[in-house]
Amino acid sequence: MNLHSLLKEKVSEFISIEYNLNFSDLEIQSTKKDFEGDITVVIFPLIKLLRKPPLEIGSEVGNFLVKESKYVESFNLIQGFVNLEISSEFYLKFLNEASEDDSYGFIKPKSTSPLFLVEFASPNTNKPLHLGHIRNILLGNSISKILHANGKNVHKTQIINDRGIHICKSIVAWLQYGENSTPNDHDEKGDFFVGKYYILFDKIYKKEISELINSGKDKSFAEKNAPILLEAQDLLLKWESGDKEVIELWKKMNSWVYEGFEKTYNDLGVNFDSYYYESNTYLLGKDIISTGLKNNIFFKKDDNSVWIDLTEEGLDEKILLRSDGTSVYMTQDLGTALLRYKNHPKMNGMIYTVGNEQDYHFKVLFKILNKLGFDWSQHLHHLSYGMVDLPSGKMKSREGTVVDGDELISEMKLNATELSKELGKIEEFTTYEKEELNSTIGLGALKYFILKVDPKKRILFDPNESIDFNGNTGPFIQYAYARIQSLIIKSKFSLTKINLDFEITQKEKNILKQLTQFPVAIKAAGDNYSPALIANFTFELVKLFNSYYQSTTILKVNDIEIKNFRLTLSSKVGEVIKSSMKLLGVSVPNKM
RNA sequence: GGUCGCGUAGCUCAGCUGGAUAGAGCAUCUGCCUUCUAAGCAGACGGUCAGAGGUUCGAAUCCUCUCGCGAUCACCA
Repeated sequence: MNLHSLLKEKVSEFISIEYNLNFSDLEIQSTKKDFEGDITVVIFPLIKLLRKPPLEIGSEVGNFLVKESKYVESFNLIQGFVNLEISSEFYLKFLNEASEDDSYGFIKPKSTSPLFLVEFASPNTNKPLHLGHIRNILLGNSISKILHANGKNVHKTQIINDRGIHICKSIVAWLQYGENSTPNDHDEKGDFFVGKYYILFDKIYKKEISELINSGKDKSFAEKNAPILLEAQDLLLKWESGDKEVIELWKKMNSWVYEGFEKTYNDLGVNFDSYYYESNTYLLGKDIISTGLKNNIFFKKDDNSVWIDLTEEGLDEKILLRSDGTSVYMTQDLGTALLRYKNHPKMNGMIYTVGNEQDYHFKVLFKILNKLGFDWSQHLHHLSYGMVDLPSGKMKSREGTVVDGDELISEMKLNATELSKELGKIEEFTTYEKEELNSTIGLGALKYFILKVDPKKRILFDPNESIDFNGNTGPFIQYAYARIQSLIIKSKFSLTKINLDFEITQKEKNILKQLTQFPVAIKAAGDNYSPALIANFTFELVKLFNSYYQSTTILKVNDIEIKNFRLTLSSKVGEVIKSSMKLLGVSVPNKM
């Protein structure tokens, strides 16, 4: 039951009855704090239509609503704003109904509901995941959950860049300096192990360049002819020609990396339904090119390279096939998209979670798929997000100026551990419980920190300043949830329906008002692909609740009816907090 | 240079398709632990919404220009 749309209907009903006119573009909003009332109808847009002064229309609308809607008790009129007082009965009825609804706000997908593929993470296999990947993963994961909550079937997938010169670099360095060791020998995560050799490669490469330069060669010659680079290139050629030994080696090193990645995904509470590998897909897409050529969507230049002309769409010409007939990035992505469609014929659309540096690429990709006539191309979306920068500038893995994902995760857990020790509230917890809680809180802080900001905006992350646990943070919300849980445990009270004539306070009304907006928030988050909306919604709710909680005795009241109401309200707040944290992939503790 | 994005309090960010006196958190300062968990609550301080025009009853929000920051414009991925 959404009061806003209900009132909207009523007002347009009023206009059509009284003036015989159609008007749907009405503005309904929550009443600002400083004014009396709960919900406000803005009537400025009506002035022109009805040709009457605002005050006159306002009182007509107000009177009509009071008479016709049983939930509108009274109204006051300030300028062009009709502030409506909504009856307690409405909110109590809402609370009664919502308490019985375990999945309040969530729309359960059916097998016939639309299917969306969400692509995220999509790492390279030559180095560990860094903070940028973490943002990607958390965003993709959260938006998957949000789409699911909006009643869509969701399939989580990746495209893994597992081939190319960068992988060969790690392999060469390992062959030369790895002494046949494995991650297990060093008790290291596989992705770290391999990443180490990638960095080592770069070191040696630079050394060899300067040696060549010192022996009298010029710089560009040196850069192209350093022995270790030549070896990597040689390895790539062997890989492409299917050399058995090289392929085995490549498989072995990649498998180490995947093991490492899985561990990180696991730590983050993320999993995938399928994995696509570039080594399987990079040759795809050529068929599409020939179909497109036939249909004159693409054209061929004199040197045999294939292009698409998007100048009419305000974009450039874009190459799709090199003059030697090999495919480029775009060709692969076309191929992958089609492969996914083949694997999921019921697919209605795809969400690509990829950084904003590829905005242009995806614009072109979608345009091409559209021109090729796939109906699902209407529902392709590039979930573009800003980079995570450091105060020193961009993160660069080769230069070692990255915030490592795993390190950050364990650091967050450590900070949580120290803080909870300081607070001394969990001394009676078992070791296992302590670990569990510190991990929940540390990760909660990290996830919330990243998801609460608009995906479009870039994040400045200062490694020297640890992520906060106070204020608008994950732990703040987790804490509110934990308090509510202990409240419920202590009450030992079975909840019954609340009488509709029960008197509620303004604070209680405000909390209930916020609760009614939960489904709206989920929908908006899905439409905007922005988990930040959920985060901010929840923060508002918790603030309202904390203020109430602090000023109200919930357990120690004699009147059963009051106690019953307060507990019902609290537990519903708890449920909604839990639900919205679930949408962000943040878990909530029962006590902390 | 072309295209796209961003610019709101000292810092980090909200502000929905234009609506009332611009909102939080952090930091700083003041109160509140004998009272269901103080990872909390109540309050103070803090703003020329980058700048200039325009559209209108009304602009942080829409349009144009300028400035600043970033991304992108490869037969790289």
